[in-house]
Amino acid sequence: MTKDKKPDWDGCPTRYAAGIVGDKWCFLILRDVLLHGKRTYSEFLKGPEGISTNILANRLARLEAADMLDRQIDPRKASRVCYFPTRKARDVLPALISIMVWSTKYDPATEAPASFAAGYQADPIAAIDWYEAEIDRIDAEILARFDHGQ
Amino acid sequence: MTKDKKPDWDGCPTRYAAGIVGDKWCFLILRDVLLHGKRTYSEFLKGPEGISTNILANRLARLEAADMLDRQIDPRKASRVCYFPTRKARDVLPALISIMVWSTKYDPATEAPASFAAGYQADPIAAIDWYEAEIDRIDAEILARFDHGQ
DNA sequence: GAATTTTTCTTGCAATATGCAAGTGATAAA
DNA sequence: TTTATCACTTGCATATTGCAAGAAAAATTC
Repeated sequence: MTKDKKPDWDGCPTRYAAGIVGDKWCFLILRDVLLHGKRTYSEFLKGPEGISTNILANRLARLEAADMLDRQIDPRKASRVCYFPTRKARDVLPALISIMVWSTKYDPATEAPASFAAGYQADPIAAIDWYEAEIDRIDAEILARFDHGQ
Repeated sequence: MTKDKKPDWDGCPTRYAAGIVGDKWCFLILRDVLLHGKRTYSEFLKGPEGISTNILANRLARLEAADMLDRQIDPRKASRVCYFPTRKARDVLPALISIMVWSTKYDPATEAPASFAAGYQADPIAAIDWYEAEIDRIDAEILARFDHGQ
């Protein structure tokens, strides 16, 4: 970016993001899928925020349509559906972690340990990589079960 | 952050952030105040998204209550009200810019020039500082008018 | 192999939130 | 003194949400 002139394009990237993550429930589902290893309808439903079933179904469909979640049926157990985060969803990790660091600074009731923000600030890239690796691990484990049963 | 153990706290920072910025309109008002130099009710109202007046009033009050906006009446012209971004609001800049960079990558219709993401990635701190300086400049200008008339 | 359970949703309905248009009150300008 | 501006409020039709119940398709248990 140039250092002495204000960019004159009209804020559309914010609007695009608002359309996808600018919704409380989508935001929390993304947290669950990116940070808490959740992949199934019933796991999302069990979250502490108590999303209702119709809203959950609606938001999962919306996130799938936005290419944030990849819906796959377990070939070994057709009643089980898994929602995997896409590359596009994974790529919100930096922004997600960044806003979480902000929350730990301003929420007096934060449950996040100080080490969370400190670790991120010390080495942001390593922190993101760590979460990505977790996602890889979880998805690989599920896909392995898909392939050679149980 | 430790590199080999998953943090076990329960995602509250995401929920805190969702409560404040996890709303389309709050998100866009924050964009306007942090990135577009808007400070007054009528400026927010004129935005291209067409927020309705009751919703705008509601969200401004919500953001003020969340300590994101500082509402001040122009002492020289009592019919004019200014909403200034607080330090807390300014501190969402890194996350806001980060999600905007994400949008430029995934929105095929993005209006942001490639230089935006490139500039941020080359030197994130300088980019944030540039926006902070703009905010300082705008607010100083308004406050100066507050003091010596006109 | 019949009955129960699990899992992923769908439907109906009351409550809440939103969008739109019009109105209000307090300045400020003409 | 009249008109205009600015920051909201109010009323009402429509849309979205939350809650509870249901339903279809497996999968498991007996």
